[in-house]
Amino acid sequence: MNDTAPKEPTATDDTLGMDFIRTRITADMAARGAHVHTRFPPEPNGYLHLGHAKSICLNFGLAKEFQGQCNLRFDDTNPEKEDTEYVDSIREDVHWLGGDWEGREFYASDYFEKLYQFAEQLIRSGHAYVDSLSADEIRAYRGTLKEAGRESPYRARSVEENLDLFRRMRAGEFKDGEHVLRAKIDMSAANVVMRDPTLYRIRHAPHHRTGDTWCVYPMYDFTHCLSDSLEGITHSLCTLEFINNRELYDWILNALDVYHPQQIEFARLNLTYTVLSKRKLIQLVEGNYVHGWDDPRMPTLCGLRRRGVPAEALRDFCTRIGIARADSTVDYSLLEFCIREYLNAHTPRVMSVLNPVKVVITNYPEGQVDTFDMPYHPEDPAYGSRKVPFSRELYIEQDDFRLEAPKKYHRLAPGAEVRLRYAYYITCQDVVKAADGSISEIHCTYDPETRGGSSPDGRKVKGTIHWVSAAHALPVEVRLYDHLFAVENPNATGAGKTFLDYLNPDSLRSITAQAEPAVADCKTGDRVQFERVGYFIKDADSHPNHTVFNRTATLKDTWAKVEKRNL
RNA sequence: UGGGGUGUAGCCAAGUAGGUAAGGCAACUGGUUUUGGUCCAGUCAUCCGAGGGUUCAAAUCCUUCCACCCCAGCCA
Repeated sequence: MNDTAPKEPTATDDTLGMDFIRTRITADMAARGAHVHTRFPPEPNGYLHLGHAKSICLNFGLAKEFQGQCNLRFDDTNPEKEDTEYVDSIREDVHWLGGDWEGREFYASDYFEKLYQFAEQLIRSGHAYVDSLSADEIRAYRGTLKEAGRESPYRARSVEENLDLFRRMRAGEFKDGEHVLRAKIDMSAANVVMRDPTLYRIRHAPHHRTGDTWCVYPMYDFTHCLSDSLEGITHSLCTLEFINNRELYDWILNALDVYHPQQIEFARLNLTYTVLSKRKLIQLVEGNYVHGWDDPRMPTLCGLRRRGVPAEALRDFCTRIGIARADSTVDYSLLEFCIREYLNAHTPRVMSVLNPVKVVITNYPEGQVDTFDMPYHPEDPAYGSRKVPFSRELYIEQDDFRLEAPKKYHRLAPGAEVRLRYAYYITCQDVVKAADGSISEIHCTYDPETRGGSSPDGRKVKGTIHWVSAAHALPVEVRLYDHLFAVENPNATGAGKTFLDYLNPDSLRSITAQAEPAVADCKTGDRVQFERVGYFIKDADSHPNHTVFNRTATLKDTWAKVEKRNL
């Protein structure tokens, strides 16, 4: 069995454009016809986030592409941090993202007895010993990065004594920390991981699955390679920080002479304007900087789901970011692109005015109501249409009117004509101001000849704006989300600051919008595009008489960019 | 000289048995358009962290140097 990963295989015509992992798997399959069996191995001590999405898409994606399998395995070897609450959420999130483990749901804790037997085997072959140094002493004996460590005085214990001690550890004869089981490797190894790593520790704590059956628990390094081996994993993919652990992964499997999977490391995901570390996400939740793990601003899968991000968009994102070994920070704009790309093709359009200002059509009869049939999707007739009422008083977006139009502005302004989407051309004749100087009403006339939004004389209007009939409008709460952090890299802390100092104070703004009546038909979880505004999803906070929408993403706004540039 | 990993455009990322820099996002130009959305066409690295060398030819080979990341949990 190979101890270390083979040299990167050279690319062939078959592997052109593939990432290094797919290239390697392709080579492995050509060489030994091996099937592919991967696993996604989260520790159930927190909620899954975008970083996990990368791993899920990689592991399950590989299995699908190479006609193999991917297991879901909970790495639950630390009873004090883990809980079933997390396994439930992880199961849900993986499934939502499209990962199908086909019933192969495993737990490291299922292997506790086997792992224990492997540990005894290691003791018998002289590869492991019980150490009775304290944690502090062990640390001191380990040496430093530049200086070799020293051997523990207990390192030379006989096999019999080690076996006896280890069995008594299991039997509960000792308190936490009294002894540990260590691999007997090399205290002067340059790779610190190899300086007699701890394999088992005593922990008198109930485990969320095994209860109080055990009081000794195996460490990650001992558990992971053997779990992979027991499950017949072919390619064990993990993030780069585990690369130093690979030597130990290989050492244990060799020492036990069991089936030997290959560990392959890739760079973890970083995204601008957010944080992707479990530790920081916990702080955000526990410090009440957000409203829980599924706050739509969180980069957690449940947060993104509630935000309205489709699983398809996330999968697309994961394939677009690629897999490599270089540290990288992906632009948030790529995620937004993936979201818009999917939503543009899959979301019905509807009109809603976020910041309303009243328009009165002075030449439109009072009390009259006209009804327009509008397509739900301009490019896809399959979405059908809905009826939209039109009347004398409307709401339009404050942004769509200027007393003084800047150049290139082709929306409503005194004397200007615009098209009300799918309805009529209107021309602004007058503006009524309130006592404080703000605009209270815009008076317009409409051209009856332009019903439907085009004129028989063929004259063109540059602007088309959305609108809602005031009398028929449905008030809805709209939650506008923005980046959680105000800076691209909140992790780059300096001068006594923490990432919390970079929180964006405007990451959530709640407003009341006026929506067209058809919006009342939306059910929780339904996605819509508010035309010219963005994509939204109806939130679970909605009640029968109170509708809440979360903004998933804005539409691209070229005009805003142009106007900003001209300032 | 602890060990390991990585450096290709603003951000990702192919290309590495040497043959003259894919693709995507962003940005920018123009066209279409009853969403300033979408869509379409186009522009965007004389250069691959830096220097030196080998060669007819180097991002790819050799060499020196620089920068960044990871490792001293009885966490994973």
